[in-house]
Amino acid sequence: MLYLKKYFTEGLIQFTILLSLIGVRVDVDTYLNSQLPPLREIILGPSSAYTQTQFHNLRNTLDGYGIHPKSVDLDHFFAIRRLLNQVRSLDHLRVPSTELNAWLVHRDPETVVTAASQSSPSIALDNGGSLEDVNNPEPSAMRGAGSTSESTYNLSGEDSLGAVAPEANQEQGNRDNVDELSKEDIDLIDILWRQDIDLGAGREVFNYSSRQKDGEADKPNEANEDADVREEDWRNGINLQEGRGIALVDGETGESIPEQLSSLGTQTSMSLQECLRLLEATFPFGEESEFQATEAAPQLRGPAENVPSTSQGLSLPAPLPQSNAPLDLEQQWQDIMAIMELQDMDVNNTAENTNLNNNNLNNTRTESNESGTMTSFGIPQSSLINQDVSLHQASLPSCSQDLPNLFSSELAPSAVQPPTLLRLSSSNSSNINSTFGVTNLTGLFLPPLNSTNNLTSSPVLPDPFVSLLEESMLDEISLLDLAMEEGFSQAQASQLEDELDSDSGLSLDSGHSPVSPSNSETSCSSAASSSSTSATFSEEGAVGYSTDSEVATAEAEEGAVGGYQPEYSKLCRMSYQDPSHFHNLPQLDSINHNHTYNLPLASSYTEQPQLIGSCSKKCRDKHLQQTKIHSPREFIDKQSSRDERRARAMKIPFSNDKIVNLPVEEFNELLSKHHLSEAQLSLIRDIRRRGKNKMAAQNCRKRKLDTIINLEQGVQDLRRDKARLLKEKMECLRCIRQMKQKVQVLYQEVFSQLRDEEGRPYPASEYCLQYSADGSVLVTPRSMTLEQSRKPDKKPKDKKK
DNA sequence: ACAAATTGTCATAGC
DNA sequence: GCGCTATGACAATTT
Repeated sequence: MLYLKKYFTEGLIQFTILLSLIGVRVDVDTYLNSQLPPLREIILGPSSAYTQTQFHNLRNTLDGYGIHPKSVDLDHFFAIRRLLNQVRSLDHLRVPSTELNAWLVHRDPETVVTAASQSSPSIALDNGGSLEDVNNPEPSAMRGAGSTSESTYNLSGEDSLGAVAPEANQEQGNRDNVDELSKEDIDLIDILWRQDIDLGAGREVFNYSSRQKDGEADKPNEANEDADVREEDWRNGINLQEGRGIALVDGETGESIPEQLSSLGTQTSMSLQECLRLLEATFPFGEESEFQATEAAPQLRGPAENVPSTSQGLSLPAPLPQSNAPLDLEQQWQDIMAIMELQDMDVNNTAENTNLNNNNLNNTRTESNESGTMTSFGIPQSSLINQDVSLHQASLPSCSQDLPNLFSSELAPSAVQPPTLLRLSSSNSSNINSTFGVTNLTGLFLPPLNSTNNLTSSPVLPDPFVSLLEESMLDEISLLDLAMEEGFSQAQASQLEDELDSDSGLSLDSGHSPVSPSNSETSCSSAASSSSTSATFSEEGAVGYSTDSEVATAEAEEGAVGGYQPEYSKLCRMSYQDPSHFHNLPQLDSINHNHTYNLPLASSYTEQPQLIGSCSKKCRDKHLQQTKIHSPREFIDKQSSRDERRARAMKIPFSNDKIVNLPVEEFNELLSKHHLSEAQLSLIRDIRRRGKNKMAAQNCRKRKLDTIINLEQGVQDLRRDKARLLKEKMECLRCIRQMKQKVQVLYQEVFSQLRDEEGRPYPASEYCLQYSADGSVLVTPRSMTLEQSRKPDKKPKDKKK
């Protein structure tokens, strides 16, 4: 099981990295949940607190749009392709970045105006159409949308495929009657429908609607828990005819890949297709025949007959049989890596192809060059890729360097991954992808999503929003990055990602919060800030630490003082190694606690160290609690300290942090500025007293601990000294003993050689040798020894040796 | 459920 | 006298 898990996880990682290279927002969570429940269980475990939906909500809040959590993001890739094809169809027209950006905006059902105003007309209309499709299943509404979409199609050079777009839309509305149509009609409809999807109608929306329509069979499941729902979605995606509910393959395959094939030939979709095939081999879907993409595939396949489309890669029998998949995993990964390297080569060579279209590794260069000239739509791919690259450059390249270090030896395929190919896609996503260990899928794909949103939406949005997005994403990434830089192990990194995930999970609430996405500007900004993984930058409201936009807003409105702990708790572990990394997290200014007894006392009032200690236990606990907490308020309350709750209850207009940490002058000034009741003043002073005493107690305990530690160290030192001295003493005694033995030997030798005047030896019983102070040795009668000791000079016989 | 550890708070002393 | 810190003792909370 673990073996499988490892491979699956790695597979997802690799695949995500691969897709990130081509700018595709990959939502593996969705795959796991909606399409591969067994795999999800394999990877995450049956009881895993999998909060992937929070992911989506993070993303949703980031761009401020209510994307369905079960959205399959893979279609973005194909939407990108379609848009690129549109660009090509414009001949020499360079697509402004805003157009590509608007492509993502289309997902917001309620921001049509914004999208229309900020993007090219075609896209805007496209957006509107998609929105209509999504929200209004009625054919009339969809017809208008479809017509607009069709104009876009015409631009994109998909006329042959999309000429019947309105009908397709209509059919989409009446999908249930599709069985009555001929096979050809079905194919056409299917194609057009997929185009609609790419034009903006998120597949998840169709999933949802299909569930609403066709959910009779699935209704019981919908009432069940989340996992069941996801599993149902998966079933829908697989089984529903015409792929309305198909979450993974249908939409993108039917449309984009065939386009690529028709336009670019075999080179275009190969790498992606191969990757998908590999993915399929890794994650056998097992229900290939039910993928609707097979219906449209023959028609769309075109010249690249031998090169199946992406959908086919998934739907058709894979080159690697499913049964053999586990056995060939290594080879598959090698293939994937080869493909990725090919992409990298392409980028390095001509910087022209984001489509990852090389089937033959040996032909990489030539094909890429050809792709530069093979502009079926009249525009060199280099320009297209430039567009794409420029989009990706909207993200931050800050963490690119860390990538190589982040791969463990376990991830051999990724370890060989050249850094440059990561640059092709957004540096953020790639980096984050790379940073992920094998353990956490949720964390794995959050940053790519996030970054993708940022990439696509930021140019369209006003600057404040852009900055917010970038800031939030930056923070998240930087946190991960920092954690990596700090030498986090992979497990720690994954844990960190979990934390980030959980943060995104917090934003889940915001996603469902009353904050309407309709007022896109404000709500977007707030949502963006809130969804920034760990940072809710509402510092100005003296709150600054709520985990969710709604909460932040509410807190700010109340002037409440907030529960900083949720955020801190996520960050604490991350920051533990180096609190200085949090300089860019303004909300941390409100951190009050300092349980980091090992830190200098002087830093007690600085923001960073204070979040370090307090989170250790709480964070984990609260992280676990998140799933149980239903409302942001409840969450905040649970996270808040008593004083914070009291302050909120009393509507204290500033944070506990300020109350506690402000200097007396500023504190009094603050009090004077507000008209506070006596109860409020009393509470504030109590809060200040308790807060200061709390820190004092912490410092005291720290000192106490330090004292104990120092004493223990002293005791150890003394014991060490004692042992050393004892050893030296023993050594000396041993030396003395040896010297005595030597002296004794010499004595015997000398004494035995002594002779009196008559040549006779001295009897040892009567004479002995005696050493004088000047070094001379005397032969002394033993009877005189005592006397000689008193009068050593009287010895008659003197013999020197 | 319980014990141990941790953390918060109060009272008090001292600077 | 005020503000602050230090610290013992106890309570609350967490592990």
